[in-house]
Amino acid sequence: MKSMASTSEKILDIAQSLIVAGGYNGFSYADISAAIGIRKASIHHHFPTKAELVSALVDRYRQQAEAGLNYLRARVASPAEQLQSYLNYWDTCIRDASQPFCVCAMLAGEMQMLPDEVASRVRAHFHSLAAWLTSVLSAGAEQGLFWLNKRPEEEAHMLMASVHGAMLSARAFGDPALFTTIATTQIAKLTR
Amino acid sequence: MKSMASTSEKILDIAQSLIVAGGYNGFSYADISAAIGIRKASIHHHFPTKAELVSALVDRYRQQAEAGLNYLRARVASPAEQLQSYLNYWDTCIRDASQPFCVCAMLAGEMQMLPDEVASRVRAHFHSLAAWLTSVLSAGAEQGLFWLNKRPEEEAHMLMASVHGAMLSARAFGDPALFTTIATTQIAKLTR
DNA sequence: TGTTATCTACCTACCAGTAGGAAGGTTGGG
DNA sequence: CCCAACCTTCCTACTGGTAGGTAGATAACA
Repeated sequence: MKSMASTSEKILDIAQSLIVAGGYNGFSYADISAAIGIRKASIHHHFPTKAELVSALVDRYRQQAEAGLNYLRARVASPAEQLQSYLNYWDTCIRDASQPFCVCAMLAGEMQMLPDEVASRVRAHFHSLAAWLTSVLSAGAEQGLFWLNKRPEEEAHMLMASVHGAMLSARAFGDPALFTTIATTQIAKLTR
Repeated sequence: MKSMASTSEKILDIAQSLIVAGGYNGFSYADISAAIGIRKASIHHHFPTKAELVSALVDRYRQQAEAGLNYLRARVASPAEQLQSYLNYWDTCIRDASQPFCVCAMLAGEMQMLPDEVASRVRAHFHSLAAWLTSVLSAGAEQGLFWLNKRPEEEAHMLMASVHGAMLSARAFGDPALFTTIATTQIAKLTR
């Protein structure tokens, strides 16, 4: 029994896919309304304002991401495999077009005009992702799995930039394979 | 005597800065109207539709970029310095906030909902930037200035992703220094 | 009986785009 | 040289449609 999602979760699902496609200004309550067969006013019942809707959406996304990443760090043997799993996750998302972009990366591009409550949440996700990557890289370096040229924090920022930039390139060129190439090369450079 | 720009160029200037801030759906003719003190209808006289306006804007941007990059390739001594100049350009733009993002990178994120005429132009810019980086990297490799682990095209794509991702990170974290760090580290890895 | 979820109906503000005209300069013919 | 046709630019005024958001009734459910 899948698809037993509550209405508010269905709203967030649709909104997230719409944001991934077109950003904060790229969707409307009417779009969500049409997509899940509910009136606009009913969406306002669940999320009174657009800023609240997107804030809730980013909160949920961030919580899912943190849970997933912490699961990897706790349950997957080596830092190398943890990193590989993270990159594989996005590679799959991009290849099957299920979620071809990180919703926070999308929103980060629009930072300057986001409501403050949304912008601060997006920033928080970037911080927690950077922290996770830093911890994985430094653990891997201690175990002799990664060779870092710079401090782990800096390498984490480089890696994060590569991943988000690779998403952008895959989209710009219309070629998911571009993400794969960049991701695997990134791993190769760390494990050389 | 600066500021002798024609009205249509003023329109494109404002539109570009608005797109850099908020994307394709993040600005309106009314915004431009307010910014340069002209009526909305007058903007429609110069650019009948929004798609035409943004197409013209991307054409102009692409032409300027290509001219600048080809100038570097022709007039700057070494490929290492050419690459450095390219990165310095963006570093300056981001630090002084004059143009803290590539307009085509911004639009690339919204590819899926851009008018076709705009999307194809954005894609074209990505292709020409990739080609320039490829030629610079392979020239540098031939001269023994760069050490490439992969084919020049792949290294160019990696570099491009890093640059765009670094722009995004600088914006997300609200810290221009992040771009600087990533850019200089990127250079260091190539010249090691 | 509340409470929650949804509905119809509506509001105001804004969107991209159009119609038609006024001002000013440019061009060409007598 | 003058006048008239023309062109470009900008204007006021408007259109149909959509944006986010609200009020209040109804239905389902606890």
